[in-house]
Amino acid sequence: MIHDLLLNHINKNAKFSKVEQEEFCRFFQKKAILKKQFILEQGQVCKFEGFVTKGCFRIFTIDKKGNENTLYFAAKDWWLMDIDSFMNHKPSELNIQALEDSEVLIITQKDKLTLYDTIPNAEKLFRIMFQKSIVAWQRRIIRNHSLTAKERYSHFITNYPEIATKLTDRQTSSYLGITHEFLSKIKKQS
Amino acid sequence: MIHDLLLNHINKNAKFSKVEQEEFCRFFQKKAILKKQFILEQGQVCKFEGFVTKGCFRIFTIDKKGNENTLYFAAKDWWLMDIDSFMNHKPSELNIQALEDSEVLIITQKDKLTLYDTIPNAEKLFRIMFQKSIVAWQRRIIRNHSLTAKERYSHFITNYPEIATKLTDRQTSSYLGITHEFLSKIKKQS
DNA sequence: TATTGAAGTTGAACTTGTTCAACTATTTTC
DNA sequence: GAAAATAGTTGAACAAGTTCAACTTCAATA
Repeated sequence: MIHDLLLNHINKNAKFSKVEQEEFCRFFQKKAILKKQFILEQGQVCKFEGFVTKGCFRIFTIDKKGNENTLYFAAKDWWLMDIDSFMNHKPSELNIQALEDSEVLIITQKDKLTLYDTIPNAEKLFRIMFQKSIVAWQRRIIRNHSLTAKERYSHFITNYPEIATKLTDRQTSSYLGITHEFLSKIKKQS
Repeated sequence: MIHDLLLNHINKNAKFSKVEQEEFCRFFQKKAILKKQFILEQGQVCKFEGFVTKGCFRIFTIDKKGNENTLYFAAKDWWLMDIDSFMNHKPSELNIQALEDSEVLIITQKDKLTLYDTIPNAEKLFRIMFQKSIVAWQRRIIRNHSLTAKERYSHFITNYPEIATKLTDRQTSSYLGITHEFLSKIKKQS
């Protein structure tokens, strides 16, 4: 079943009845994205939410100075979207690009609202998922402030080994908030 | 009415009936916190959520090197809690301290769960609030990576002027992720 | 297979931010 | 109102991280 991963993910965070599970899944359509393709580009309005079932994505912005800044990587079991753009129908500041041939379960903006109406439990599911997400963002801020670049690099490769191995050093450095030259020097040290 | 601010806040994010509004508010008790008092200390389990109605708080951790790291400041209309500790009943990594004599509307952990059961709309309310929160955290990460300390300082004082004026430079610098000596030098420059 | 282009490496000079220490306000507290 | 603690300032030496440029390695493609 193409929805197995999604179901598994839901059941970790909420208690859906069989009927609810089926209804929930019916909203999501499989979509294949080839390596290097963008599923969202800066300036576009984000009209979907996606759940990654295969492959890996990079979510990043390009700032005024032209530097790429990676917000996060989304491998299997992660969600993809620009919440702000999706929520407020405004142009996205984020790019979402496949790092390898990937598959995503997509729900449209319109269906997402319907989903909340037809499956009240979905509110709880996403409320809980968002809570967890906030905790992760807070921790990242603290790490950025209290750890050196080298310590952040170690943390990243030990905590996300599957993702880290898929990345070029340039991608990793744009996530850590350092230049790729400096990452190269860090790696040489250790 | 002591719940006016809270009601106002709810109505910005959700559509509650009059009955729901009253039920919602009944869960929240007013609590006064004097300047410098802690409403949560690192190591304790966070057994409440609070909505600030007066004053200002600082939410921070102390890292292994002994440095204070401010996650955020919560003035009137902001929420206070350690989500992770509250959600998973584990010791908090955060301290929450009043910067001046303050007042908070408190809901206990137990009541929060009851609230979600008795007012299904509350799930939607908090789901939406958490979404907004995630956007704010993501933006902060990007600012930390793409702006210099001076630019972050300017951004902070122009976007949160009411809060910024209540702070000592040490508190501001621990939010910006720099030393207070360097903040002093930044301020002299401009 | 040759060619192009992108990714990684290295060094030197530079900038940003830290550390420590000494000093000067400014608050708290008794 | 004096004493003590806390907050802010400044400078000099230092460390962390950047920039730029030149070079190497690897992968993609004609």
